[in-house]
Order: sequence, then structure tokens, then C-alpha cells
Amino acid sequence: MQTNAVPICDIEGKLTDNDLVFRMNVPSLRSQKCVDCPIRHRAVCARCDEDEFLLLEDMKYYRSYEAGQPILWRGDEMPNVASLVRGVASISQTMEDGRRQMVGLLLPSDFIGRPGRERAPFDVTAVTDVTLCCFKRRPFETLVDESPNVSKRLLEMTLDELDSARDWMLLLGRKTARERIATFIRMVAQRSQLPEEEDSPNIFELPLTREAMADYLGLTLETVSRQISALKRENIICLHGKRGIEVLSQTRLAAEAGEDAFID
Amino acid sequence: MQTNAVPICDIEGKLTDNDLVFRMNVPSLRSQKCVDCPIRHRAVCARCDEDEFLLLEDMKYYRSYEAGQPILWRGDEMPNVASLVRGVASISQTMEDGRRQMVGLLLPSDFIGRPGRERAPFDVTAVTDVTLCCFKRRPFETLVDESPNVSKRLLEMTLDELDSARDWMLLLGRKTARERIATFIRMVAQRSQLPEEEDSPNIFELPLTREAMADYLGLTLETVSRQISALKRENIICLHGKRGIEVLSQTRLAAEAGEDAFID
DNA sequence: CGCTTCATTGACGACGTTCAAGACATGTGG
DNA sequence: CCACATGTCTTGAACGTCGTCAATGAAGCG
Repeated sequence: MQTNAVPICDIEGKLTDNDLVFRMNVPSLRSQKCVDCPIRHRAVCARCDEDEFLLLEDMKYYRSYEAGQPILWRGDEMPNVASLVRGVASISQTMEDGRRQMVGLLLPSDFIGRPGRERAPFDVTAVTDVTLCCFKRRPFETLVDESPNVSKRLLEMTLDELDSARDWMLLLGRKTARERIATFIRMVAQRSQLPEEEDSPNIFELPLTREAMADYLGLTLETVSRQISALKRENIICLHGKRGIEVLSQTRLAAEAGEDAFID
Repeated sequence: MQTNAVPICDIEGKLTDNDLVFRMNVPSLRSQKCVDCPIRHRAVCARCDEDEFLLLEDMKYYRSYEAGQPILWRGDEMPNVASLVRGVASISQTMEDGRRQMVGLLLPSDFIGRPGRERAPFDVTAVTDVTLCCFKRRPFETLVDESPNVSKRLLEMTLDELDSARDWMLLLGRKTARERIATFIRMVAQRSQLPEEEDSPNIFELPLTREAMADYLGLTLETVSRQISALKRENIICLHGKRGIEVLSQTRLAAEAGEDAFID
């Protein structure tokens, strides 16, 4: 897996809940100013200078969606592009008979839409409550044309996403159900890591329902459930409620994931 | 599927071979001059002006590989980036136990490598005989930084590849063996289409062995072979040698592929 | 001619899907 | 407080697709 980890989101308030630390609580936006923006250092605007931020602040507006709501349908006109500020969203495709495959998971700082494309090629759906920082596509395209700070960052982000997509293709094409689940749990753990932590946390929450995990992993929800139960039975993980996961052995979980050594 | 069709390559000479028209013969490079380059209008340099071509001609050199040869190993240093000028190459990942998944198929005009990345994240292998137009990474990075014509084209190409990768994820995650084969045959047909043709040709050659197809489609070579035989038995296609395919019913093949309506 | 490479075909079994029932938690109204 | 409905998750049993292992066939080459 590529290791462009982004904490799925910052934690807010105290960290006690029956001795469990559940992450992925969503911080509220405290300001509309780019300077205070929680994703400022990672988003498409990461390398903007002050003048560019002025332009952006002028053309941007926030928009929120509740968990489960569609953000875009495939084929929709896309008058806007956007940065995901808060929450988790999915990019997915559905076949006529209803089979569905998630083809991307959007986390804070990820970019939605593309300059030069009028219609959405995929469905985008809010998985949790979501806030977007939207820009009208036309003026944004002009900005991309004129600001290397934006276009270079966008290229970099797109290349990273392409690498991640290719890693996921290995999982979808070749990994067993067990390996897919283990890989996914490790990925979520890694992305739940806070900046001040040294390692992935042992306790965290899954951001997806079993059904959404199945869509992401190319499995059925029954298989997902069975494999999670199996990992629990073998004392590799332990469950806290429906979504809470505690990893009892990182080593064994890594082995189950069948992962290659990393490179960088 | 996205429809950024590139003919896998131009045809050379006469078109008779027992009444079959086999495409994918590879034209030889007739010149080292960018103006005469067969991929000039589609590659990363598609929008370069004369000055930029002068710079490129100065830093470029051609390099060829025979079918089967490795071009890059995962983890290798990448002193160069390159455009694929002639032939077909694959991007693939291999797990420790040997399971392999092709995660991209590189055709003429496709770009290899990325600015700002020192090591190859995946294996790249010549599928047929291949010729690359190579550029030293450092000077190329400078060119990308300074020429919007190059960086914008590169962004566009990368976004297209990301869309294709996501289409492929649907195939790997959800399609049956039969659907994968039918989808693949249709894709090859479409890419074999010459500029002057109105539709995909009915007769063409598969650019991959059964094993390579299996790697690409997330199947075993036996399953690939069985499904091709089944399509033959049902008179949907007909075989001419090992690689030659004749589509007897586009309609039925499309139905077998389980494809959504296109959007654009 | 044997050797190699690539493709086809068969028999069998494993893994994951499908269908179905039940558990558990939460919320609503009587 | 209970009865009941709803959404999410778990578990079981039967089935089917595709992978594995193995034998055979076809084409190209020294």
C-alpha cells in the first residue's frame, strides 16, 4: 500500500468512553478563513500564496451533506469542484443489476471533480456527515491555468490517487476475503493515526457499515461479517460495539493481510 | 469504460493475410525528429510549441526492449521518465507468493514515471517489442515546472488514467469471468480502431498471451481459456490462430460484457 | 525430430455467494 | 413499561463459480 496517510479526522474533546478511544469524531468548522482551515496544509490549495488564498476565499463556499446523501450522480453536470473538509465520502459505480463497487474513499483534504470535465464519471456519496469547500468550476479552471501552485499540487494529488487505485486493484483482483479484511482494518488504523502518535492506534472505529465495506472490498456483507467474526474468534482483533475495533496482535493482522514490504 | 481510445498502433503495408486483417503490427520509427513522431499528437508533449520541442529533442533518446523484458522493477531508482512510442507494456504488482495483478496496460503515447518520485512503485514489463522515448528525470522535471503546456497535458493524461483505473476496479471487484473476457475483447477491439474507421473492427489481434490476460483480468489462465472457448462455442466470436479474434455478434458480445451505457 | 512455449480441456475441491433465519440495539407509540 | 417495527449485524446451510492440478494438443525452432 502507498503510505499517504491522512488522519481520517482530528479528534475533539476528551478521549474517554469506557476506556475506549474512538476516533473519527468530526470537528466543527470554526471559521470560513482559509488560514484556519483544517485541511489547508494537505488540500489542493496547500501551496497557495496569500494572493491566491484571497482569490480562493472569494470564490469558495461551504456545503454540507448528511450521512447517506448523494453528492453527485454519474452523468450529472458538475458546475463545481470541491475539497472535502470534514467527514468521509465514497466514489462508486453501480451496474444495471445492482452490483456495486466503491472505487475510492474520500477523506478530508481529498479533491472532488476535475478541471476540464463537465460531467461526473462516478457516483459520489456522503458516508458520514460531510462538509465540502466548493469552487465554481470555471473560475477554478482559470486559477489552475494561471497558478502553478495549484496545478502542481493537483497533479501530485492525482498521481498519488492513481498509485492508491493501483494498489487497490491488487486487492480486488488477487487477495482472499481474509486478506482484504485484514488489509482494510490496517488501512483504517493507519489513517486514524494522529500526527503526534508514533504508530497506528490499537483501538479505533471503522468509518463504514458492513455493507459499505463489502462494496469497497468487492465482497458481500455476509463474507465481511464472517471474516471479522473469524479474526475475533482467533483473538487477532476484538470488537467494541458494531464499529469499534481493537487490534490484539498487529503482527498477526499484518500477516493475514499478505502485504508486501513497503517502499518509498 | 472511458473511451480514450488510442489505436494500439498504426498498420503498415497491405492488409491481406488469408482475408484476415490483423492489426497491431508495429511501425518502425522513421526519424528521431519530434515533428515526425507517431505519438506527437497524443503524448505528454502533444501541446508543446517549437521552442519546447527543441528542448525535448535535446534531452531525449530512444531505447528499445524485446517482448518479455523488464523495463522497471518496483523499488528501482528511476533516473528517467519516458513516453511509450511503439509496442505494448504492462504495469503490474506481484505478491510474495507469486500472485500477480496487472494494474495498467501501456500503449503508444502513454507516459511512464512521474516527476518528483525517485523509485518505481510498480513493475513495468515489455509485452511486445517496445520503444521508449526517454528523458532524464531532472531536466524533465524542470521542463514540467516551467512549461504549462507539458504540465497541463500530464495532468490531463493522469486524470484519464485514474478514471480508467476506476473502471477496471469495477471489473476486478464485481464482474464474472465471462463479463471480464467480453469486456476485455471489446476494449481491445475499440483500441484497434484506426482513425479512418467508423466502428471497432470485427477482426483484430489480442496483444496479450492467455497468461497476461489472466494477470490483467484477475483470473487464471485456465479460466481465460475456458471462457474464450465458451464464447467460440456459442458463436459469439471465432478464433484465427491463437491471438486472432473475429467478433461474430457485437450485440451479443456487448450483452455478455454487462456494460453500462456510456457517458461522455 | 525433440524441445519449448503457449493453449485447451477435464476432474475435483475450495472459497465466496445466495438465501434464509435469528440476534441485537434503537426508536416509536400505546 | 411493554409491544412492535426498523436497521444493522451475525450465523447457518446449500449451491455455484472459479482455482488447482494434471494431461493433452498445437505451433515454432534449433
